[in-house]
Amino acid sequence: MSVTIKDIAKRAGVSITTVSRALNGYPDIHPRTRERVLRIADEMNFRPNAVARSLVMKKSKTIGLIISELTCSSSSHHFIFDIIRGVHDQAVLMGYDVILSATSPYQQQEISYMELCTRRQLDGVLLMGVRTDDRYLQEVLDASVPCVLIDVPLVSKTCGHVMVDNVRGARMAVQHLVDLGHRRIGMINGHRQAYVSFDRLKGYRQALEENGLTFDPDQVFDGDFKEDAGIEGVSRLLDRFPDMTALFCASDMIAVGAIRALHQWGKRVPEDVAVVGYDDIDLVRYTHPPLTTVHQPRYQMGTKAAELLVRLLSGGEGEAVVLEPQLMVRESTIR
Amino acid sequence: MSVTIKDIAKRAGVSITTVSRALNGYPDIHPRTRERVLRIADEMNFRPNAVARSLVMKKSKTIGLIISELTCSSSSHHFIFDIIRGVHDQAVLMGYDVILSATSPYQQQEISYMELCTRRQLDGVLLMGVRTDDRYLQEVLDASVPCVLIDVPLVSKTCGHVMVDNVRGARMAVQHLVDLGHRRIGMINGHRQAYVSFDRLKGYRQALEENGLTFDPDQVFDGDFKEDAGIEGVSRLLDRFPDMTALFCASDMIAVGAIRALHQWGKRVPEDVAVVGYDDIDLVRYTHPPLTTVHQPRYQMGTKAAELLVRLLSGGEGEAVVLEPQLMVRESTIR
DNA sequence: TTGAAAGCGCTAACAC
DNA sequence: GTGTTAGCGCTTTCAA
Repeated sequence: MSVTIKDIAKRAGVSITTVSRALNGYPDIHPRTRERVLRIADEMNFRPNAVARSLVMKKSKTIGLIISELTCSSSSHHFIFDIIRGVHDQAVLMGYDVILSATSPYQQQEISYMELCTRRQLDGVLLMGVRTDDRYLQEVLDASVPCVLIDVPLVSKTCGHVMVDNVRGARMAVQHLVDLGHRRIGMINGHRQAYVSFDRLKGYRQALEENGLTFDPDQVFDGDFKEDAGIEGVSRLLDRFPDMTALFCASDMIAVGAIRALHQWGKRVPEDVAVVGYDDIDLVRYTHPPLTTVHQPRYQMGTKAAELLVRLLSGGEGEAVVLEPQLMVRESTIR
Repeated sequence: MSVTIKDIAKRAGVSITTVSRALNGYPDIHPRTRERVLRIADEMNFRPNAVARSLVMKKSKTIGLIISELTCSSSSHHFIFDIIRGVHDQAVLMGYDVILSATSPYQQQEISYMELCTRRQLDGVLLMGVRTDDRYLQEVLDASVPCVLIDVPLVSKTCGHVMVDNVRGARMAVQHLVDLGHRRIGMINGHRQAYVSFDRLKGYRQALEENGLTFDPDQVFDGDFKEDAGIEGVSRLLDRFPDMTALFCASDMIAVGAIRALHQWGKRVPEDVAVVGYDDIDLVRYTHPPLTTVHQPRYQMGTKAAELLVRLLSGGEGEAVVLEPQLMVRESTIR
């Protein structure tokens, strides 16, 4: 058995209330008493029982990090892991523990997020990887559990979000291509159920128009965020526009696939076709050629999300935190 | 307020004891009563409060996944994330939740694992990334909290481990090189504080000796698991052994660095020097050339670890779970 | 088959 | 300043 405040009370010759007060730093207690209690607690190697405290406080000092099924697929590993680290580090810094949850393709059972929340008394949740058509999204919003979304631009009384400025990121990427003299720039986008796809398309279009180029929907191929989309996209776009000299991809994995396909078509990168990716996952520094891409501050997304959630927990209102992307120029656009 | 068994009891006109019995499927209750209680609970959308249950049961149905600082560095992302997924999925399947913990370089505070355990009433912990000289390792073993280590071969009453057969993996790698006709095979190892380094070196040596080649310590460079070690290792080894035609690296990141360095030395891979890595992280399929490496079943390591831990929790004894590595032959050894 | 009562470790009125 | 008391939501003897 581990030591409880009762044990301390007995040893110190005071009531458990006094012990509680000393431990929690309340002011209405004699300094000498507090000191003694604290010393004894330390001597007895006392560890407060968070479970008991949660029960009475109705707060668990725990947040749920819910990773939606989709995000678990190949390409996003890198991405997610950094965010997880950010969330964890910041949460711990602020006195919260993190419970991991995921809607896995392996478990058939459809556990609702809310179920987890009430069962574990989670103070709030962090959602990442949800698609616009995710049925749980509404559920989370309805139940007024404080919640922070990553890459889903929703704001309400109890819900905020963190995202990187995707319009801006896409514009930077495309502007870079335009600056290099490209006029016929294709795009391979992620699936339509991701909010980020929408914004990246918007940024692509804006950049074109800002530079007096016409936006042509046919120059955009809608796929998903995986490698195969890059392969298919290249073949479709090159079929329609043999004169395409540059390609903007909504993810690095798309770009990797695209480069592979371009090589198969006998095109050199960047000499014949320049390619820009999105995300700046680790592996793009090792591809051939190394990929020019839009960096997202992943770790920071995590810390900011945790921060925002805790702010929400202390009564703050939902807000949007938008971080800045950064263009990383490598050899897939310029030698 | 959410609904409690008290609410159900009132509505059903029975005592809370009866409700508890019905909910937990005890036999000593009238079928009709049970049915009614269950129906009412369902109607009221009852969710048992895990916190309250934990308090009285002194079991939290929660396990801690503790990731040691070291592992957070670059190269291991890929690695860890899959393990986390495996642990999570299997844990949930068995009715446990997972709390994330990490000794981060960012937080100065030295929280002990045990502190987390007692505070959160964790039923058991899973440790990954600990080095042989980790001071907490002993702490965990002393406190008899059921514990499963990943890649640290310790077994005790309350502690087991999961690892991939590193001796075998290294032997496969080196045997592959020998089979290709290589006689002068160098090795770049990870740091000495990782158990796996020890075993991989052992496997390297065994393979050499099994093939009548002499083991020469000078042919082994001790670095760490990162890219730079590969760069430095190549220059050291090539200095000493200009006739080296093959290189076995204890991690993929080492191999990536090694290939980079080899190119700088004007060596072609694999024509002049063949390179084998270890881990099979995602990016090695995109390096130039794609890397031959030893695959570790990461997701499975996670599921097996969670399984073992739960077995330990139900009174099982510590045991060693050893998984099989697999050689992935790509173009860095054979064209 | 069911219920009353105690208690898990802690906090928080409220009295003294 | 300090102690008494009640109670968080649940499980579990023990009696009935």
